[in-house]
Amino acid sequence: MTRPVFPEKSHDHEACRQQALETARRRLEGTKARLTPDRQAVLEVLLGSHRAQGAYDIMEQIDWRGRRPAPAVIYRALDFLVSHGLAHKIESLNAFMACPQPDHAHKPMIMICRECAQVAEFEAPGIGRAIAKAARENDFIPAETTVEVAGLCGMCAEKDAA
Amino acid sequence: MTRPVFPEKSHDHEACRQQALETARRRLEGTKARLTPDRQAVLEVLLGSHRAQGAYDIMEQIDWRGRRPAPAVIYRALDFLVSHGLAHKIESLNAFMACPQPDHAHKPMIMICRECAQVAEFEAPGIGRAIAKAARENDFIPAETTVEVAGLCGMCAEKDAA
DNA sequence: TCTAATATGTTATACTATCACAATCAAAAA
DNA sequence: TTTTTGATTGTGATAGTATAACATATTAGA
Repeated sequence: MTRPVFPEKSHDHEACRQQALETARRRLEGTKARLTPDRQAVLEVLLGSHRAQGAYDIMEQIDWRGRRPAPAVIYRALDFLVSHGLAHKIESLNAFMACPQPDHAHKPMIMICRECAQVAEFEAPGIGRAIAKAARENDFIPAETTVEVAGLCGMCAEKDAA
Repeated sequence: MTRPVFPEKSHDHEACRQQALETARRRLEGTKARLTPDRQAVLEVLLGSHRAQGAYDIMEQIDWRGRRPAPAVIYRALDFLVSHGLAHKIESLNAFMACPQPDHAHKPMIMICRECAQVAEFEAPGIGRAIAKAARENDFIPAETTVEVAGLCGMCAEKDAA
């Protein structure tokens, strides 16, 4: 394990957040896609924690300066972020997380800690390939795969053991 | 592929449905769990098609004989069916399917045809183990894994090719 | 400048899901 | 048989998730 996928207690979250935002910005550079104020506001809320957040939670955390935006505003921003690989939807929670490493478009596997509610992604290309192969062997042409694992993150497991 | 997981055009659905219902009944035999009328009604609706169905869809398909049940009734029945392995929740659709082979408790991988909306489950124990292993290598203790694959079933793929 | 595409504002509505509490029923204990 | 206990159902209220539809505004490029 080179880089822990769940943040360590000591991790500098402000740096983590700034870096992700910067990477996101760079990722859109040269494309037609624009990180408009609404979209950036949503992304920043997502980057504010390592928990998955629902659309209405996100809405409440944004300072709308008097405006009273409809849910559609949030969902549109989320659609944009997800389709550009800057955020992921967690299907089993009906909630969203920022992609911590939006270097490339990907659909990672997700781990969800049932105790602290933090989420983390991990890559395991072999597994994706194995799933696609198994699907094809069942006479199915796979297009998109969702893998989500619920359980206990290392820190919570330690805490529980104590 | 011994048994096609998506039903063939010719498949005798009434037999398919009866058999699944019978197996379900047998599966509860000897346990304290009861397949009450409401629960059976919900299961029968699910068995009525190979598509995933939402709770409110299910509600509308049941003949309530004048009663006007609240959603909670359906959700309670669904909880029962899912927790006894007689049905599965499809997270990426927020909908439910009957388990066609409720021989044993399991959490299978799900394939979802984007064209005909049919769903099918398949078993691939090796993949589940690989996912659990990968999670553990990322300092995570897995408890429950969700795998859902969206794509095209064989029949729809053939139709599209033509 | 004009235009086409993209993004936003807004209202309304649909769909998914749970809570809380009372009433009822069924099986096991007394 | 009666009592008790736990499981199940009835019901109203409410919370949470998501999209449709259409008007308006902004932006980038021709």
